[in-house]
Amino acid sequence: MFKKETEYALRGMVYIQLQNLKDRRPGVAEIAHEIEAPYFFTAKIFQRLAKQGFVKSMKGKGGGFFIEPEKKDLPLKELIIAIEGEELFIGCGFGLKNCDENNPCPLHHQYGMIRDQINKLVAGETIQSLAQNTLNKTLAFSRETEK
Amino acid sequence: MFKKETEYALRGMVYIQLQNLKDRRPGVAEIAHEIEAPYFFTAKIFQRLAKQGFVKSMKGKGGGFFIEPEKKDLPLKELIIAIEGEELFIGCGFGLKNCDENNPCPLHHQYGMIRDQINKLVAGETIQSLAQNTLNKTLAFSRETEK
DNA sequence: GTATTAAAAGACCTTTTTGTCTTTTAATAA
DNA sequence: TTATTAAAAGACAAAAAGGTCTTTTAATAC
Ligand code: FES
Ligand code: FES
Repeated sequence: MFKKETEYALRGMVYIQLQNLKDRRPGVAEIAHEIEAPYFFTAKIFQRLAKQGFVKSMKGKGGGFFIEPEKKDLPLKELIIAIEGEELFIGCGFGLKNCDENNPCPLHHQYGMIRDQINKLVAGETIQSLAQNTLNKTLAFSRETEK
Repeated sequence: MFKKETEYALRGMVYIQLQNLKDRRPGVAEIAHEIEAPYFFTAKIFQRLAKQGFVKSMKGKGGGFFIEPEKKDLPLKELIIAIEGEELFIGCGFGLKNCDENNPCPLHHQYGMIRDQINKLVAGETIQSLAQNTLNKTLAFSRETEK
């Protein structure tokens, strides 16, 4: 469904938020380890997210990443679009150049409903809501088992 | 949602089926043109699909591709899995190595419902059903407009 | 037979995605 | 100030996806 980069970003952001709730600021090494992502790739991804304002970072001893608490909740959709664009949310399931209600492809009706649900999911859930759910129900961030 | 290769394959297969219904056997040039896909790439894709038995082909004058009429309807899911694997149909939306009902990720509940719907769509619709729908309602195969 | 047509095979290339590594910058600790 | 820590910047590289082209094989037309 999502690109690897998006998946790492989602997992990482939720992890950062979770740690922030415990008054901690995880660094790249910790994040990468916890979400089971490659260290340098994780570093690059969060560099970009920091530049785009999705997270704040601090250099030096005690440094790391954090999400500004005064910011409003970040919908997954915003993050995903920033990383991989909005094709998934507006594109045609049959691969036509665009989805057109008035000139629908053979999949338009059925695919449209699924796309709507995807939109609803990523617009409704936020990094913060996922972190909160994780706290409440102790959900999984990584798997020990092989793929 | 799908890879380009999958999209071309879906569009091409439905186009072939549509032409077969008119007792025609389109060749690569015609298929590629009609579905707006690159000629050589289309050729390679249908070569593979022919080798895998999803279509039959004939060489030489009057040659081209056709779907054996005696075969039962081909669910989109079979075709898609043959091209890009089943990750989309069983994978974890959060990017964990696998989806595990008993150790769910923060997206499991919500994403699971969407994934189920995707499964239902591609298992229910077939190349033949899409072709028939296209005939009945004159649906779109290509777009004149730019992306 | 030969010419022509069209798919099969496979080499090759480009772009995007994914991942790695080194050097630089900025913060804190001593 | 100097040492240490950790992110920023950016070059580099491997793998996958997407795409192109030439040569070969097999069918039909003559
Ligand atoms: S036209 Fe294809 S999904 Fe709308
Ligand atoms: S565990 Fe993530 S979708 Fe099921």
